[in-house]
Amino acid sequence: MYVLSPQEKEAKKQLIAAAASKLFQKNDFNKISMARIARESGVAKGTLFNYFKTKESIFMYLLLSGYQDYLKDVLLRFQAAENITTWSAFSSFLLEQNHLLISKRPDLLRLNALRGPILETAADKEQTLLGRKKLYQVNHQLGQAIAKRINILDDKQASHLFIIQSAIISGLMNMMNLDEFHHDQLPVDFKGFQIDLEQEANQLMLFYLQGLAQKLGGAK
Amino acid sequence: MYVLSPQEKEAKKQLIAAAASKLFQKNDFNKISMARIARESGVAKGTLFNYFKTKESIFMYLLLSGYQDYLKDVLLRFQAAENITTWSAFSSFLLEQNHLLISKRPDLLRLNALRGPILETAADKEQTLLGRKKLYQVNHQLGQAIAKRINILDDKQASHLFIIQSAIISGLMNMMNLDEFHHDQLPVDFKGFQIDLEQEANQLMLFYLQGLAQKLGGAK
Amino acid sequence: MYVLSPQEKEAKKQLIAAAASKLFQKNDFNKISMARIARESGVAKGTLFNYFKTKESIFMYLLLSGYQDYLKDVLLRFQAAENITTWSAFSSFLLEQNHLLISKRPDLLRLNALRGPILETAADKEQTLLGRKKLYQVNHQLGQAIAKRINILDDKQASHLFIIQSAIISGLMNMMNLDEFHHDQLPVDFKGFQIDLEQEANQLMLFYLQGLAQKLGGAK
Amino acid sequence: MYVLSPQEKEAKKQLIAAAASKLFQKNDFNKISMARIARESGVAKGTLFNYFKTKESIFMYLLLSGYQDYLKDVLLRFQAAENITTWSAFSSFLLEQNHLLISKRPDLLRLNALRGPILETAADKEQTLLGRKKLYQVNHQLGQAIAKRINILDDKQASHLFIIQSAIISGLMNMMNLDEFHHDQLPVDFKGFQIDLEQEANQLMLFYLQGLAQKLGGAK
DNA sequence: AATGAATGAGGGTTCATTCAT
DNA sequence: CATGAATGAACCCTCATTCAT
Repeated sequence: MYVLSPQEKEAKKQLIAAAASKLFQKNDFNKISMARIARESGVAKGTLFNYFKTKESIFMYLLLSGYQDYLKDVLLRFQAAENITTWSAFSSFLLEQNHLLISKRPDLLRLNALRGPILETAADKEQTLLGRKKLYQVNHQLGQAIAKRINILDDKQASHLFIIQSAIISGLMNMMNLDEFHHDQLPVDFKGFQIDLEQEANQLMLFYLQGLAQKLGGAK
Repeated sequence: MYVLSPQEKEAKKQLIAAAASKLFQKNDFNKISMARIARESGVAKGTLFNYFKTKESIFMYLLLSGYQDYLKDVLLRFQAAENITTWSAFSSFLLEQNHLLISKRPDLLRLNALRGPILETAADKEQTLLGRKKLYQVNHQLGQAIAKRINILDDKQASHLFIIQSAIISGLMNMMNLDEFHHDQLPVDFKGFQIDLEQEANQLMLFYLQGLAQKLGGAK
Repeated sequence: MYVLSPQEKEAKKQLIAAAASKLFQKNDFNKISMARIARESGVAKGTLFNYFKTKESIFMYLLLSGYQDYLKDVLLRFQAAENITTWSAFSSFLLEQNHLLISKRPDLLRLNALRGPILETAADKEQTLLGRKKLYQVNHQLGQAIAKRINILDDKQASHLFIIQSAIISGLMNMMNLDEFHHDQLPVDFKGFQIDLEQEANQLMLFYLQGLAQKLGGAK
Repeated sequence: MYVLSPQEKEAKKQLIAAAASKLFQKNDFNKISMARIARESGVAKGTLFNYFKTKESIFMYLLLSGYQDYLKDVLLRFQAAENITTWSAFSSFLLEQNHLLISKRPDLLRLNALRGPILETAADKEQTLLGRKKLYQVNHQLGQAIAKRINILDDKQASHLFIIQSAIISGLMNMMNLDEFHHDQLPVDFKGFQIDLEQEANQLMLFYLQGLAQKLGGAK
């Protein structure tokens, strides 16, 4: 135990990341201190830095590995749903993924918004690039699986759909809650600013898919 | 000078905001200190706090007033283009606005991503609500002007388009530059992550407009 | 008082420096924390950084301003001792300064040893250069005053004597206390390592002055 | 290999010391971490502490064993130069040693300055005393060898010369590079602060030897 | 004897904010 | 109303050292 195997090391990394993730469910990035992550994960503060170079690295890791997990899940679900072969069935499938992403992984979407302006300024470059590479691979793999069944799409186009999906949802999140202020509901007005995230995301995605189908040449 | 007129006060507020805005062109939020804003605007640090309650308030102000300016400009341009009466012409008009927003006001989109997770946690609530109210009004006014000419849309729907526009662009920005790392171009791979922001935004907007038109019942 | 005059600012800088100096009498550099300097000087920790960029800057300032003070004192004493005109009288004068430097300003000699390896790695460059310039000037001024009365020396040579003086004493200090260990007297042996600093410094200085006089051509 | 012979242990100690020494050629004490020494020497961090109680102990060891080596070399060179019997020849010999010390072992002089203020505060007392005792012996041995040939000196006086030598050079080093700042050459001025270490050391040593000779009664 | 993961005190430093003038 | 000196909590992070294996 005093010379940890790579698996054990990975497990501890996950442990720390999980603690950070848990805290991120209910707190803003700035409110989460390394001390608190240490406490939450049950390790010493210094230990954190044996596994992640900076605070930002932890959250970047959360983002990238979280997205990998999400895409892997999508792939599994796609492979399980063998009957999805038509564009229309595929569209429905994608909208279901919208639902899952929004309801199960809102943290990814919040991290997404922080990536450029906050995380990337201090995250470990090497780790980030490795994470992106893996993410890229999973994304590509998913694209291939889809392209194999949905004729109208090639693998690149299929992969790209998930970039667009994230953009749509993450962008709508950026525009949300203009009828609130830091979790306080505002008294009146601002109804025009209200957004039902999922419904809006579905509509936008649907229109996008329709437009794309038409552009790509054909089918319904 | 010991009792400033409202105009003078407003002018100084703008002065400070302008300095912050200028710094934000080239720096991340976290890298901009109040001291630097004071230096840039030529006032003392303490003076900043006579005009803005917190640092976040400055940037929230930048976001809200910037969006107002943008929407007012859109309104002016729409009013100037009297020939826009068809859905198709209107669609083109909106895509032009995409271009302008992306090329002239990228700061607004970056601020957008910070709004929820960073700015709102510490911004002046009163000022923010006032700003939003004004923004709401401009947005509504714009919607009305559009609805008057574009039959298919009512004013709410027209106003809403600009929420969607920002969501689209801001969301795509969140997904951008995955082929870079903090302004450094990455050597290889990651091409699948590349996004041409404007082209992508235009396509997404276009598909959305097409879908919307179809849904709303009619034309082109 | 809320806009401090340069004199007042300088006074506060001195206040902080004095606190650091006092702590340095009895503690090693590494054992003196900024928190302690703050406590000792009665200001907040943050205030320290309004006056000195880094911890090392404080001690560099101590060294440079301390040496200035020392050289100014030497100058005053030299000017007061109008009867010093011969080389022999001047030699005695210099040996007296040895005594004063060793007994009154051992801190300068300890700081001297830290300058290169510790202080210079993190001291404020601008402040350091300014301090050196002033020191240079005082040193030069002293050299001029001496050269005017002691024919055998020109001003450069006279100035240089004080560099040599410091080198001698500071070097001997480096070799001292080999019969102790961190302030504990060692039981036996090591007598050959014993150094009576002042006596040794005087002897070395004296031999140097004799040699120099001979070399410069004459007297004694 | 689970019970190391004294030779093996000594070898590993040397290995570690050599790594530290190598790092010290190019880095300041504070910049050298135990982790780096471990990496450089190819052993684990924990192993370092099997051979040295503290970081400071390593560098203290470097200093003391380095000086021993130096003095042993001096002794060898003196024994090899059988023709050195006159004071004048001996003076020349000592100046040659100046050159060698300065050019080959600047690390010893830098460590010298750190000894009191940094190393001694945390070095292993036992090891340090042992090292000093050995050093003392070598120093004494050297003194004896010299005294045997140079009539004017007794062994104590001869030994003492090397203390003075180190004091001179180490003190001059403390005063050096005032025309630089942390390895950056300064633009102008400060020429009066320039020191040619070797030339200055030779002069000071020479004058000292002359003075000593005169004092001891005669020759030259 | 060797390892290297874990420790955690302590470090220096930053910076938004306050408030006496 | 403007100033900028003072604040001090909070920050992230380093690193020598320990010790279970």
